Amino acid sequence: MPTTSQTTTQPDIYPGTPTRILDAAEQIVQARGFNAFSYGDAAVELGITTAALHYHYPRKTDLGKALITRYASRFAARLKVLDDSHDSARARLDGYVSIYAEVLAQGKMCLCGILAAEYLTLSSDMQTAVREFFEQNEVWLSRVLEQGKADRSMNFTGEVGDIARMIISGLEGAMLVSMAYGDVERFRKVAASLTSLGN
Amino acid sequence: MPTTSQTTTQPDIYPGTPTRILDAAEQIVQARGFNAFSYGDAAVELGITTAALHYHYPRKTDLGKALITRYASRFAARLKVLDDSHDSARARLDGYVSIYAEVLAQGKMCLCGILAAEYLTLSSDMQTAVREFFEQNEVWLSRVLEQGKADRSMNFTGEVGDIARMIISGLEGAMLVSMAYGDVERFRKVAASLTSLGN
DNA sequence: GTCTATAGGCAGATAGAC
DNA sequence: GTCTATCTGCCTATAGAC
Repeated sequence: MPTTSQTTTQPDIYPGTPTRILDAAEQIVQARGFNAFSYGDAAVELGITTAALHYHYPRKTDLGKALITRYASRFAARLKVLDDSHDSARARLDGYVSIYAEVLAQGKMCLCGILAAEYLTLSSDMQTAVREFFEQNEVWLSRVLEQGKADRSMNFTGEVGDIARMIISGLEGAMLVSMAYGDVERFRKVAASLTSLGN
Repeated sequence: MPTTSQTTTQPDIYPGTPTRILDAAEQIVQARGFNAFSYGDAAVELGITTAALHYHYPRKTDLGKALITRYASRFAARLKVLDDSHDSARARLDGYVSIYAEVLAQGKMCLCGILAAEYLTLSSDMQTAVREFFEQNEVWLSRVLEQGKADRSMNFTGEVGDIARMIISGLEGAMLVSMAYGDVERFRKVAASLTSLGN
């Protein structure tokens, strides 16, 4: 495919402005929150003006929505990689934890975790997108737990949906608290305690 | 003690302005976050002007610091009640979970949980106060778990400090996610899964 | 697509009257 | 202690030139 136009959705080696805006905004939002993020912050980071930002994302909620959409689809891609690996349920659960740990290692909170804290201040389409992210995670994780239960490699008690919610909550909370300590190791230990419960 | 002056720290049946300011600010901050909270919000709620607010809490961080201090001391008082009850370790753990559930039932996130999400935007004295809250919780919960381990009413594996952090993270995360669903029952189920692991 | 310029609003904060 | 009035700054957003 010869080089022609550039779209927002495809990650590229030479990303276009929309992608670069999302990259800058994502870093700031996941570190400081959506309400503490301004077009001015991202503009300085990118060396362009806020007017240029508004050309690509007219309102702040447009940018916010795009952030969540991209984040969720990247997350889904990571989950698909885990599925395609045909690893054991246990290994996929560990891989799942590693995704969170990677984000934290970049000094960032989970995007939808930090947005959940600001939930009541978000536009309704952003709110919907945040919930969808959690549901996507719940579905995937439930399936993994179901499989671990079936092949007896896991031994959680209770319904898999409840366990999935517990693990997701635990990981989000561990990231949240770890933000106050800037300590990935702290997160890893909590995550290990959480997942070792199914042994 | 005859009625004389009024201080900020003593909760009262006829609370003075500083207390009423903290009450209004607390509700807003725990529901929407510190960055989404403004003096104007609280002023409208209280029917006074922002200038009056600044008289009692000159800078926003003064108000923030006072919020955390009061929250942490009230929390400590609740923990002391649990200790004085001489209930079993298990019952005190359940009581601990109930404190969180009560907060959530008022449509609020844990104050220090929501502040952790905004941690990097807080003044350093607010940051310190947030960390102290988590450490206070960790110390108390570790002691309860230690006792439950000793009298064999609990059966968590691993070090109590790690389990304490896991439970605190799990509860904070469950509150966080529950904010997006406005669902206390969801929180209670996750909390039950978390604490039943020690059975 | 990006710029300059600017509008309009709201934020945190202060001065001074009462 | 609370008010009115005001300052300064930053925010989101838009108009129009290039």
